[in-house]
Amino acid sequence: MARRTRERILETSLAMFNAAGEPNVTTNHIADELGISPGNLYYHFRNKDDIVGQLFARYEQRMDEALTAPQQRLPDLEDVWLQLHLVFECMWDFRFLYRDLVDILARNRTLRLRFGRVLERAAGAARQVLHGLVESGAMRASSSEIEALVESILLIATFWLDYDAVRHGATREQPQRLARGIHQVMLLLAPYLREAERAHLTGLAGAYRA
Amino acid sequence: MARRTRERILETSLAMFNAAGEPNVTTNHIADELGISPGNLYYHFRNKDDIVGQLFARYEQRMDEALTAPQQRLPDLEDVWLQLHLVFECMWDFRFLYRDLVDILARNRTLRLRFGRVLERAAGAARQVLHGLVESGAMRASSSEIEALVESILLIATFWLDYDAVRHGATREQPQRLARGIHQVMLLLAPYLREAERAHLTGLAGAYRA
DNA sequence: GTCTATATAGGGATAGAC
DNA sequence: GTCTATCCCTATATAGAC
Repeated sequence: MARRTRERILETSLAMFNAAGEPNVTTNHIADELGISPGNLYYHFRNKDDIVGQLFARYEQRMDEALTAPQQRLPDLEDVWLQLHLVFECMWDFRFLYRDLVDILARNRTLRLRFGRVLERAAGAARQVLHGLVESGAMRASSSEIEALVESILLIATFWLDYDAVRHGATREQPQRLARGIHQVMLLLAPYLREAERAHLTGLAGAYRA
Repeated sequence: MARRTRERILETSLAMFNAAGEPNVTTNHIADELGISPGNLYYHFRNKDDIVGQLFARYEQRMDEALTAPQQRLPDLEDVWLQLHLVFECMWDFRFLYRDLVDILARNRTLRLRFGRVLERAAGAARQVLHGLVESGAMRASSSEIEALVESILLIATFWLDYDAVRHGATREQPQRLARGIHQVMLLLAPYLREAERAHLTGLAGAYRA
């Protein structure tokens, strides 16, 4: 039962962190929820940070996969949408990380560096896709415009869930929250798109009202 | 000395919250720093939330002033820059609020509502300014484009400090951090601007490199 | 592997003397 | 208004029995 318990602790921790925020979930809460003793939990993990660290490793791996551009060809808008979808679903599954991002990273130097690397990778992926869209003629933008876009995309993606929570509470359902975030990122590209793509994109706007 | 002590508690709390994050500063820390007893602190404030609430009231008032559009005429880009400057300086002075925004608002229903109203006001101000720019001919944008812009502006402004901290650490000096944030918001408008304004804006980009 | 029991520490908050 | 002393509670983490 060893691996199983360790695994259950990770799963339950993730669920509870996501639901209530990592700072508000104690090791005792987790043990209680699982019906095991706090001592048992500490048999499997050195401390709470260890649990967070293990979850972060999974997050990292998942995000790396989402950011790995498998395209052998130039990307189109559909590819962008798909990749954003993978990224946003990963962020959703590990949303506890984003909810208290500054605090969590401030308390853990290692996570700060690792998250910095994730952001770098994301910036690289975004840069590459945008240049691809320019190359294929789907969009027109200078290098400096692309750099500004990359920064805006990263920021909006990173904090979308927080923004949405603050602005609209927990009223919304998960699929719509993600869809709105993805749409919001896509809209950043709109003014740089060729007429056809632009019209198609703004046509979708109606589906994401308030 | 009554008013004076109360005032000093607020000032010191604000400084310590901003420096270390509100969740990491206890009432005992605050009392220690001031050289007063915890009991004294609790004579002046019901509890820690009370302190946060009082600080929030000041934040609210300051932000309200920054968002009040005093223009009797149509705004130009210079006006936008100035207003953003006022808003960002307010956010900086109360940055503890933004650092742990989700957590702070989750624990306090009243603050959640009040912050929601600040966001609404900000959205209204942004909307008004953007429509003004269109009206004066400085920019071309449809109503739905403006709505998307408003959302992006709010999100980027709200989380700029967090993003900057996560991405670049505390290495940067305050004026440059704010200037970069303001610039990042302005760049959202760039593709919608008339050539002259657009050139002027992108010309400034060099000043805000990395 | 798992439990019970407990050590240690710290935070929020109050009572009552001065 | 301010201090000292303290209560209560909760969190992290460990020791040692089973």
